[in-house]
Amino acid sequence: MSNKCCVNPENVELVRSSRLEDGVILDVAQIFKVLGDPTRIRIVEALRIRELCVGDLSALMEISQSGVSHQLRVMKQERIVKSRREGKMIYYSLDDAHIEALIDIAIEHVTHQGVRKNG
Amino acid sequence: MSNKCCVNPENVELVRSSRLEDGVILDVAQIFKVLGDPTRIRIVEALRIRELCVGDLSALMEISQSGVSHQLRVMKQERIVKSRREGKMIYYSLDDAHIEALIDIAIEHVTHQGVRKNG
DNA sequence: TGAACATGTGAACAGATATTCATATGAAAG
DNA sequence: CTTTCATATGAATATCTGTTCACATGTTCA
Repeated sequence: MSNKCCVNPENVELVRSSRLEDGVILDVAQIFKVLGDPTRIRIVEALRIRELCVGDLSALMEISQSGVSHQLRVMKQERIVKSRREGKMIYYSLDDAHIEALIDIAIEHVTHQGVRKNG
Repeated sequence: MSNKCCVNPENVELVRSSRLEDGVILDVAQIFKVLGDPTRIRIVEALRIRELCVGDLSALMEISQSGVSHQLRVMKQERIVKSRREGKMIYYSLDDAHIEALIDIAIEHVTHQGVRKNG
């Protein structure tokens, strides 16, 4: 993997010993991956204001109904959204307050309300 | 884009009028996209414990030095990490406290310390 | 039951991405 | 200056992903 390069074995050991479980790492990356798409962020932002059915979201996002449905399934698997049936329609809303917190912090970060570390 | 399907025009208008700027949406999605990869999450978690040089990270991640370097560049562009030269070596550390907050919330989410909304 | 409608699903494809290999850059020590 | 070492960069590639199209599912109402 690496031929020769600088390695400080003490640092490596220190960090290796205090590592998160692999499963948690994968799950965390997966959540961010699902949030890492403009369409899905738009969906979350929309659902923040109001629960909406698939057709509403399709009109708002300007992608096909099918596309919205695919995205919603992914987001449901990650417990980002939940659904509720009302007659023929299915209304989607946010499932977990963590998601709103994540997006708020990300907005702070990108709008440079930047809590810069160590100067 | 959509043939015929349920749309509630009032809802669509309500949501459309109170939307985030497109630029912010894209930037937010981009931050999450960069965090949405297990290797990069591992890098952040490592740098949380200690600043490290590229060789250390390469050893820890078990990917090539070149691979680490590529990832660090991406993360630097998003102000996730910063670097400091010391002789031949370049030490990387976290750049912005927002990132740690994001990961902490994501860990809470995936470990089901789940603040479920509306029951 | 059957027509109409809202949503879900699978295949397909264009475009993005993570990684490696080979090589370039740039600092440091002889 | 030359060599050595740590890191950066570019090309190449296998894999993944977002979207659409065509169709399936399941609910409502006549």
